[in-house]
Amino acid sequence: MFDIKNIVAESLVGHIGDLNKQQIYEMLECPPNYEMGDVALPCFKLSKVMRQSPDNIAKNLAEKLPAITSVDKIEAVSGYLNFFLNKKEFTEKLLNTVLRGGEKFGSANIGNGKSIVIDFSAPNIAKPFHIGHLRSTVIGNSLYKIHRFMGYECIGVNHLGDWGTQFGKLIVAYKKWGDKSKIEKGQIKELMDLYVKFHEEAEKDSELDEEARNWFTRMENGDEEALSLWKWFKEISLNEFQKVYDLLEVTFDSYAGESFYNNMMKATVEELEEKGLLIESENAQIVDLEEYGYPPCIILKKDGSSLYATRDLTAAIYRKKKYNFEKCIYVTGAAQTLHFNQWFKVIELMGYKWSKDLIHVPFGLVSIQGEKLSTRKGKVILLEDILSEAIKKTTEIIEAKNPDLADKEEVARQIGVGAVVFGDLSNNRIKDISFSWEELLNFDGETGPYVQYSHARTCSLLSKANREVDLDFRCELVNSKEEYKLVKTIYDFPGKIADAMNELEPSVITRYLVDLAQDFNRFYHEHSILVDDNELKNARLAIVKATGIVLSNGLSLLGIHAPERV
RNA sequence: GCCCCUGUAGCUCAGUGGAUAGAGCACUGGCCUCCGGAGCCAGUGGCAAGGGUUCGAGUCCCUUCAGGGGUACCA
Repeated sequence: MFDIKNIVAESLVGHIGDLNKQQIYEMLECPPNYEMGDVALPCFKLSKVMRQSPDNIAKNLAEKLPAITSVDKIEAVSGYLNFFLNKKEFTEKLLNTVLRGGEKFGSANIGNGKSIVIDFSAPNIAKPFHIGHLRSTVIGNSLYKIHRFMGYECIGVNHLGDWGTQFGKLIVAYKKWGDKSKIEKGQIKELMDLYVKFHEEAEKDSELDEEARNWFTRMENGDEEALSLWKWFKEISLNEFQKVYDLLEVTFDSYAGESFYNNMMKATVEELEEKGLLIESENAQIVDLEEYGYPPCIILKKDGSSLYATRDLTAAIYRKKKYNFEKCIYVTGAAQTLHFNQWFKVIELMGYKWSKDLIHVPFGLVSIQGEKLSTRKGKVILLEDILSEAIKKTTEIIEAKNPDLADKEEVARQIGVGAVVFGDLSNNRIKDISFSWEELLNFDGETGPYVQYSHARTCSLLSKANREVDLDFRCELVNSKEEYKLVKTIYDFPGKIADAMNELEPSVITRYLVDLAQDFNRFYHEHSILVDDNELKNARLAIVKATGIVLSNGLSLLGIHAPERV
């Protein structure tokens, strides 16, 4: 992709003191409004060094600079030096790049095949998949696609919560109140009811918690009865999760969950001991982190069984050996930030230099009417219900507006699911989300369906034109305000992907796609595309095609389909 | 108590230290002899408070206030 700042920076070398190209490049910015120019040099910082007012610096440069290829006009405005590109040349170069790039447009090879582990989704076995789990799943999935697009080898790991005290709780509940045939029929919902009942009863009778811990210890010691129940619960859950992953079309390269590390944890504990990090405190084995301002990281409970941190430490060491990752990214709720800070620090204390490559990507929590979701209290909205409501709503709209559409069911799924995913990825991930059916099922405005609709509109125009876009179009014909704005926005795409990757923030792309769709729709309403003038039509179709490519590529980075007809 | 996050329009949110703080929803009023109205145009309305750093602060620092989260054997 060509870089317009680079063109300008190059031409400025030698004209601003002895600043080199890189230094100049970093000073350049894009004006807030393209009518002010395409690239701008703010002269305020130069003011001190050059002992002139920013205004004078800009004016002098505007007068003295020799003509620059590809630049039509240079203007000094209130301390800024603004560069206006040759629109025809810019448009031509850009559209050619996009049309030739196709579904690869925007991709890069920054990663150069280096591997990145992305740990995401990680639902807990025996708990239903609810709206809260959606966030980790869709954010992680998008980060996976973004990194892959940028040339990384990605390993998506579903670190299933398939080990831990909650199974002890479930076993206790099952043995006390469970019914085998009911569970076989009711599946995960029955398990959830048992889990909720356990917590209700445990509030009255604290001995239940003790019993649960005992059962978990039996699991860790290889007790057959405990393990066979555990396995059964796990199967039921995995079946259920798979339905959701199928709907979302999310896949993983590894399902190595917490239980996978069972027989490796002993080695981790021994290593900690050898390195002199493990100390006993209140009958538990811990790593003291007081001097770093953290509470202790508990490695073994007083009964000798493992914890979350023990398993995460073990998993990280295993993954480094197996994948030799350049980065290992953990997509979990912000509530776990302290936990990650603690065990990242332990990895560092163990002497592993790659501790700096462990990255926690936190996100805000989902609440409903101001109340936190809680599996324990049975206060949940199941993801399956959300997806099926969204699909139902889409089906209704299609039936009303486009009843003859082929593949109605599949398109309804793609749009319904797209609406949910797009909505989840719309805000900065750290922001808490207040769940609202009304908002979720409103497909107007800045939504997935709006972007998908805009994409389908580009496809529809191209198929109506009934011809391939000729690559030899006359760009000087498409230089209106709306057209140039659209072209400029298309140009921004590769940079936005890079931003999304660097910030680990898929919402950068989500918002960009809304902007692009808006620019496209304005262009669409202002200009007729399928006009009689063939050259004009061809030039406009080139813009339409390029827009469609970018919308489609962008949606796919979010894990959303871009159907050609809706 | 201590630590972390958040605070921008009635609501949901954008906003690399730089030019006039932008969208959407909702509400009001327009736009179909026109390529798809899941659309387009217009109106209404805002940086929690107070200090500081800077040529320049919604953005950085400090204080206060408000909401959320975390804080040793859950994950």
